Amino acid sequence: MGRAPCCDKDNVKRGPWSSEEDAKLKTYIEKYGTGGNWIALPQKIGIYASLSLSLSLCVCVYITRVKCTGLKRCGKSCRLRWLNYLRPNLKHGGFTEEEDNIICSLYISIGSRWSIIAAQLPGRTDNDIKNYWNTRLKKKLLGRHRQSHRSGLSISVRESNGIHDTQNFQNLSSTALERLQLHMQLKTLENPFSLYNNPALFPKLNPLQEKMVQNFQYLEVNPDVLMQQEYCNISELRVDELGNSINGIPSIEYISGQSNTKTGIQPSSAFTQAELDVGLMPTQSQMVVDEFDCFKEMDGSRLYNIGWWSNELDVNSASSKSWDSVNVLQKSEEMYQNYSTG
DNA sequence: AAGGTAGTCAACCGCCTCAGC
DNA sequence: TGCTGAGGCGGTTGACTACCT
Repeated sequence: MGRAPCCDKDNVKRGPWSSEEDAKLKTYIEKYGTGGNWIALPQKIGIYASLSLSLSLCVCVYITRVKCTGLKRCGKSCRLRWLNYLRPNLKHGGFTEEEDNIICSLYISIGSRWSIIAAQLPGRTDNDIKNYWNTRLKKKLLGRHRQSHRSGLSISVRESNGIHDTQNFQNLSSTALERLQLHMQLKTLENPFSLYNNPALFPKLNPLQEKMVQNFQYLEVNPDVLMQQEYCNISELRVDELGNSINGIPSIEYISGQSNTKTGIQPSSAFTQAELDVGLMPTQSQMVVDEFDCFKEMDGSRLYNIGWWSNELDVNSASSKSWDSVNVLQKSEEMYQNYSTG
């Protein structure tokens, strides 16, 4: 015994809405509102139609024709049509970069809570966002990476996230896997060498590049070495053709080509063509970013808010009720802080 | 030109939550 | 406290279109 249907399915029309039906529903709701009862709405529209007929015998034929036939639609269908299509101030298509970022960020944070995500995007419906994600945004973000790592990613994700239990992994929903993949990509972008020990995810390097990455990892483990380095003239640091530091300290600038966020050391732009020809061009981080060039497509300015993107939340805490009354993005930030500090 | 395939999106389905009784 | 029904939600479907072979 299942639940009784909300309406008599044999006597309701299904499928695409006609412009007449749209007009009936829109006219009624704009005049009387929903009355707090969607299920009864089609009947109410029928009554309204009868009244309209008697009152408007001498009124325009079009209006009479539109109103006198009632609305043979399920209440749920009316609700959906109003919310997703007829409601004023709705936007259709043409998602902006900012909206893309918000959707991606929230999807990574809270998963497929489309109504919550839609609440952060005025004029957008959950259905619209869901369709946009499933048909475009997901492919934009995951498609290229899936192609390039189709064989090894699932294992890599498992290992990198400490998910060793096969059964548990298989039980992960597809959305959870997608979020894991996105999170992995973001981790890589924040620290390009974080996946170095994972051969399936890290690009193949030549011996020189291998050496440089190892140097970089050495610095990660021994930041005190880097602190001493701050008193050196960074522009004089160089590695030899095998990637060894000439003056005994690995050349961070040569490896990363970027400002080091811990020390504030700025990269030197004094590389010669010969140096670049030796092996590391473009820089490692650049290589990784280029591999995920979907991000370039997304924001044009590349990685401008990756930190904001990578909020990782406890999904269970994101019940629809708790998210409704607060600014979700702000909450994401707070929870990310908690997450970071353990 | 015709058939096949992929992409898009409106609409439906079924489950869950919650308020009212 | 349990039942009922409406609202709400996410997943899925199917019609339509565009593109490819």
